[in-house]
Amino acid sequence: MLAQMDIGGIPGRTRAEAAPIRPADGVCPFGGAIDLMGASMAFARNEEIYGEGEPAEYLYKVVSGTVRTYKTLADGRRQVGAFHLPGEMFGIETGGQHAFSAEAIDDAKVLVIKRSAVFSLAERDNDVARQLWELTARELQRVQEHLSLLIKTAQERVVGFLLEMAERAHAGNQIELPMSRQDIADYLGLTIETVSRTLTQLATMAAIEVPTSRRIVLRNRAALARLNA
Amino acid sequence: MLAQMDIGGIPGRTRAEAAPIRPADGVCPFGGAIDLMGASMAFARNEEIYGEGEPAEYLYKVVSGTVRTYKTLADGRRQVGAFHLPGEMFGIETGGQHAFSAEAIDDAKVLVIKRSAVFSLAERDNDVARQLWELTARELQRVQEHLSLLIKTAQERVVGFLLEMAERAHAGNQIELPMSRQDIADYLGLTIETVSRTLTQLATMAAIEVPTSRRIVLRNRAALARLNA
DNA sequence: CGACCATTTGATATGGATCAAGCGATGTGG
DNA sequence: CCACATCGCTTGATCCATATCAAATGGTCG
Repeated sequence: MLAQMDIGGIPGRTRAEAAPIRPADGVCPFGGAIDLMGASMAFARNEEIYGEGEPAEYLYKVVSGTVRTYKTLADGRRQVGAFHLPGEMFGIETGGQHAFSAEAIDDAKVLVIKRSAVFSLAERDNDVARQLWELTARELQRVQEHLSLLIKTAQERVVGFLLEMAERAHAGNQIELPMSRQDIADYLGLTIETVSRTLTQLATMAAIEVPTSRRIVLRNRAALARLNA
Repeated sequence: MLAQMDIGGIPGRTRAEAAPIRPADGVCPFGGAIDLMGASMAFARNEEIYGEGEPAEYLYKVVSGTVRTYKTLADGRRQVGAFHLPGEMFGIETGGQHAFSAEAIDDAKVLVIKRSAVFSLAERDNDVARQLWELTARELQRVQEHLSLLIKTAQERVVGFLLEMAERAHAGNQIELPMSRQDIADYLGLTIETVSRTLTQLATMAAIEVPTSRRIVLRNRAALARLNA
């Protein structure tokens, strides 16, 4: 995490820099109750939100921009655990420590919510408790789907990634990728070269179109679904 | 699941076959409250406990034996999601449907607990709700560790698997594997041949010993930890 | 003993990694 | 405004870890 911490209950920022408490923009999985407990913070491109091994004191919700969580292995290999889009929560670690680091992929606004506040609220409010559980269960499902990707071929992984992004961004067939090829590669357990080659291959078979490197158009969903195994 | 269902609230068995309700043998993550709501059932080697896509009406807890959960892809590839040892719960699916199938690896006794009963109890009892959440969070952590395994080399995966099993069976350095090489391969995203070769290789370098194919002795933990990256 | 199944071992093939170069977009200093 | 460095991405050549195909071994049960 950043050097300056916990001024006014908001991590990593001085009070002057942090926006005041306000309702979130995105859909709220807690019906608003929990969002109201948080403060909005802005992070610049590639800025760290929290680090692996730090105490997990907050829950986070993406307001705008995109966040990646990742782990770095001893030998430098990096595993991207997830990409979080606006409206999604992250930092749902199980122990008291963050198992992953989190960084803003592009300039991002994040709602930061004190864990202890949520937990003590959950003690009293069944509804909050249930939603906290559902949040964890949804995250579990997401990780299980990610795991399923990793046992497949390179082509299947890339196709699975594209379909996942298209669905989550619910942007129809036009995907605007906020992350680099390296991010995608580390998410899929591949190299950038393989990701790049696979994309050109998909473009060659007219399943997708790549007008710019960060923009992808799904041209043939049926073909992609078939390649998805 | 099996053809005959839901006789006396116990799935997949006639009343005559099912043992009466009784407390569980293993450690109970619910302090006993939930175990008492369940009935014990015996499953034979390779018998299905539930199938992918079936409605998830029950939670399960291994009393004795071992259970594997798995998914089968369209082309026949199989992904083993987890091995569950005595004392561990499984069937914590997120939606209303089971995302995986579950089978007894060897003859196994399983405590079967009605989901609806647990959930309605959780509505009233904060403690049960918290433990349900912790259970899900622990499962999340387990899946994340599994995911970490899958981005590594074959040797690292096998070593990681052995260390995981040694820890979970808390049997010191002597591991008795209930599952076949095929099960291990499908868990690690490798082939049986690669698993087998890797084990002989580890034995050759004196990191482990394989007195019988299902028994493994960890000979040099430091070396194994080093190979684990 | 003999059949069967799981496991190991061997030979070869291949998908993706690695090493290396080229290319286009963006930004910077002269 | 242009030369040029930089960065992210693509493309090409080669290598290697693991898959695949095939056969031998060993343990279990009738």
